[in-house]
Amino acid sequence: MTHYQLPINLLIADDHQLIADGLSQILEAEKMVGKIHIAKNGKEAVEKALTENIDCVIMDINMPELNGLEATKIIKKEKPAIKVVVVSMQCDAAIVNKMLRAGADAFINKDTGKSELLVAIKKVMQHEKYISPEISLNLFTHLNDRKVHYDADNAKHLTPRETEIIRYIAEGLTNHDIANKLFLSTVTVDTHRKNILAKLGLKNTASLVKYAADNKLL
Amino acid sequence: MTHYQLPINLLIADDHQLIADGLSQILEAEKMVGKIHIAKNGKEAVEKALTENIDCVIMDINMPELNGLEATKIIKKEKPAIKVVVVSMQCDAAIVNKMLRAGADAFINKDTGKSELLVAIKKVMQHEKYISPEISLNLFTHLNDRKVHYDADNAKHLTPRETEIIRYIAEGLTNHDIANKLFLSTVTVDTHRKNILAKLGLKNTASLVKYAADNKLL
DNA sequence: ACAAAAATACCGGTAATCGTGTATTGACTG
DNA sequence: CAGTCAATACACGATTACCGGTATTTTTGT
Repeated sequence: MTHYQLPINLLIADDHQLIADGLSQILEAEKMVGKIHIAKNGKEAVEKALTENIDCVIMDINMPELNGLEATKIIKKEKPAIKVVVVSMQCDAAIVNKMLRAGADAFINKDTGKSELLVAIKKVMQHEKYISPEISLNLFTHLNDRKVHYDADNAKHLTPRETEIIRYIAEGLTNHDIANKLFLSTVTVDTHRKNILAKLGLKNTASLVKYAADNKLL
Repeated sequence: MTHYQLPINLLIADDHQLIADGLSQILEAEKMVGKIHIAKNGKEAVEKALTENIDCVIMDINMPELNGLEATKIIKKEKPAIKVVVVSMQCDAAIVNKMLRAGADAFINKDTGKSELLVAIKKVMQHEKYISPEISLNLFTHLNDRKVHYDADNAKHLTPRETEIIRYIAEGLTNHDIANKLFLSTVTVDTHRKNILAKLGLKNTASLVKYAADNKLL
């Protein structure tokens, strides 16, 4: 079942000594874990990741010298085989996204149990990604809440036809293009566009597309 | 622990008889489940949800007459207390988002086990939301893939000045406005704009703003 | 059935952008 | 030190969007 080599050599990157030690203690009790290195900032993490024999990095985000995001980018660029498990207190959509884009393989919350950490490590060593369910649920429900607000405030008073036309505008179609596509007159499309601008208090196509993007109408 | 009333009366909305029956079979074996109603399209689902005594709807998305999205909106508008568990084959970000915005309480994949369904029902009856981990993971990793491509392919070769100008464009400023703000000639701003369009293979301001929004340049 | 909202369509004029070029300057790079 | 890139600036015709109206026909909601 386990396709990865044992033992797993780890690097714990966290500026808080206590946390690093705690994680270390938890992990060294596991028989699948080999050597455990510790780095107390991002710079040190990069150095050790590139010189020592490391399979997987347990990465904090907020660190002096070089933060977890930048450290992850560098490590993944230089040695893509090294897996990165992010352990963070913040877990809003923006940071999760950034870390994943930086190449992180797993993202778990600092206040979840140790079993979560072990699951994450196992998953990434099998070349799978992992995000703890608590985090993803939070992200989605919060995302959802925000959307409801947007809808209530703004998007609501746009008609379906207007929304449809916004989408085409955002794709770069001109009034004329849209008219052909929807079998309308160009002046009709232009009227819709004008109505939308008036309703939303905007002045031109550019700001309209930005509005649409911000309000996830696309 | 369980704050919800037992038994739970269910409504299964799915146009495929076999699937509806299968779900019904699974669920009626559970002691927490009371009466099980079946609807074979969205319209029927809405009717039964509003007339029968239903606590929770197991909702398919693709259905004739009225799809699961619209049906959910109506049910949630009329009777917000009724919980909606979406069981779908598609689970891309767009549809999950839409369903949640429509008021759905849970979203699970059709090919996950029955335990997943039971967990989801329990969660929603406790007024919690639920998204199966498989789905949220998929969403994030896919999101991730796409972003990496964007970065590598395009956004990289825009100059700082060009990025700066894109931002102003997206805010709705005209060439003239931007020129004043940056102490440039309007033709210079226009040149930048045209260069950006050429670089990115876009044809007008609208598509440019959309590109910027998609690539988080704003 | 009736009012309100949405979707359709037009006019005339002004302002902005698009397309296709050219050109100069400074900074960085092999 | 030649070459590339970024930033600046301009010309000119063609196309498109913006502004401020007006007006008819479907839909929709009550």
